[in-house]
Amino acid sequence: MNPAVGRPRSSGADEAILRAGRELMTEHGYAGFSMDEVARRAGVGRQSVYRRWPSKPVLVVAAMTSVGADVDVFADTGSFEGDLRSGLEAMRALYHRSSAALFADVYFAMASDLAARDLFNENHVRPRRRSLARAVERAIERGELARETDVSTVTDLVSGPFLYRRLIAADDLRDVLLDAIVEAVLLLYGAKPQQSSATIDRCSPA
Amino acid sequence: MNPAVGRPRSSGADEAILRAGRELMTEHGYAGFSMDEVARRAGVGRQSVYRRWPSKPVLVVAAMTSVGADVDVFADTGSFEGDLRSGLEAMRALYHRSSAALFADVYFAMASDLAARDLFNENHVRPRRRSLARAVERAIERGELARETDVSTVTDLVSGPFLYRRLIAADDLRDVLLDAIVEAVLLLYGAKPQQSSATIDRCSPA
DNA sequence: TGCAATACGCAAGTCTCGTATCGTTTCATC
DNA sequence: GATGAAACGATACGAGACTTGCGTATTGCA
Repeated sequence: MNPAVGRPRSSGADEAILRAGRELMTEHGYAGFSMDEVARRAGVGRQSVYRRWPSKPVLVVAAMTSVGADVDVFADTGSFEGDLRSGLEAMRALYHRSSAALFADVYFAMASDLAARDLFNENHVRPRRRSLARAVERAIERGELARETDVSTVTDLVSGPFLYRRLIAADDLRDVLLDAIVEAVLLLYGAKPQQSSATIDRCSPA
Repeated sequence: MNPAVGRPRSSGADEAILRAGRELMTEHGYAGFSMDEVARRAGVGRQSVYRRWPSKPVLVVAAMTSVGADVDVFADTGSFEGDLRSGLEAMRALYHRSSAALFADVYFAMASDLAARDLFNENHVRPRRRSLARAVERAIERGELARETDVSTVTDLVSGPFLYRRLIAADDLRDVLLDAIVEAVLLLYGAKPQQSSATIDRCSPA
């Protein structure tokens, strides 16, 4: 209960366990290692792992989301389309083919583990969602998007296809889909139906 | 090797096992039953289960996707928007709150099992994708969608947000998102936009 | 009628997850 | 110092997934 009472937790054990989890995930995938191996590699007892994280799914999510959680994915580039594109490119890089199986493992592991899902939301989804929300706010401020723009819907439209291609289609995100996402958001919520560069691009060569 | 050699597989055992799996899933959820129970309820030995399906995840996916795999989700309603809306409603109903935990379990079952993922794609994803592709073809035929409509992108835009809300947000599909999906697809690929400035309209005169 | 091949039920054995309990160690507080 | 609370490594445990091996049953073919 009282954190100031009793022996304090071994400093460094948290990070050692997370690192071991990350390494074993990249080396062997979710099913390819046991919690015992995590403990051994981290140099701690098995119980010290379970004292910190209640299950393998939660530990895996914690390990895979513990780095780079504070990045502003949809950073300010001057225009909403720029913010959106650079953010999507960053996500595309993160979900790149090399780590596809890895992220599939993480996503599916969350599905029925409520604690793992909450942690994933906290560490991964929320920062990105907030970053996108800020980009939308800036866009409304600039007059690029309508005031009624529904951030939640934009998030779903932007992130959903990503997830689908990575998990279900098990394929990279193609340029045509990335363009379609950007264009769809601009068409749905663009404040002024003026010619956005997204639509011009498709016509300009002609 | 040769299927005509040796004792043939017990006819009916396949279906009995799948039925038992389905029942136990709906009654107790993925973690709530053992393979032993599946075998007992189906009236077969445990090995007869593993002879047909290599793991519990694969069996569960097989059991949950073995019925209704041939439904034409995006059936012909007379218009593309109708097809799309009725299909989305059907998917929403399938993933509805009552069966949400069930499908979360199925996703979880796929977590560490590539074979289960492949089977899910084969039995669940592919038929829906094909159904949507047929609806798009009809729409192009009717002149509702542009000839260049990219079926793959439409699939991603339609199914992605669904998956995202189900897997990440663990929430129902809101009406506003469903409307946004329909509108986005129509804006992107609608062949004859009325007065709304759609992309195709600006490109087609060339 | 034999024989090879395969499926069958059954049971024993291995592996891993997650829990519980040991004696020990490290801290704050008395 | 002594004490109590909590973390530590180690280990035993129950449960369930999956494997392996046994003896038997059922088929096609020689």
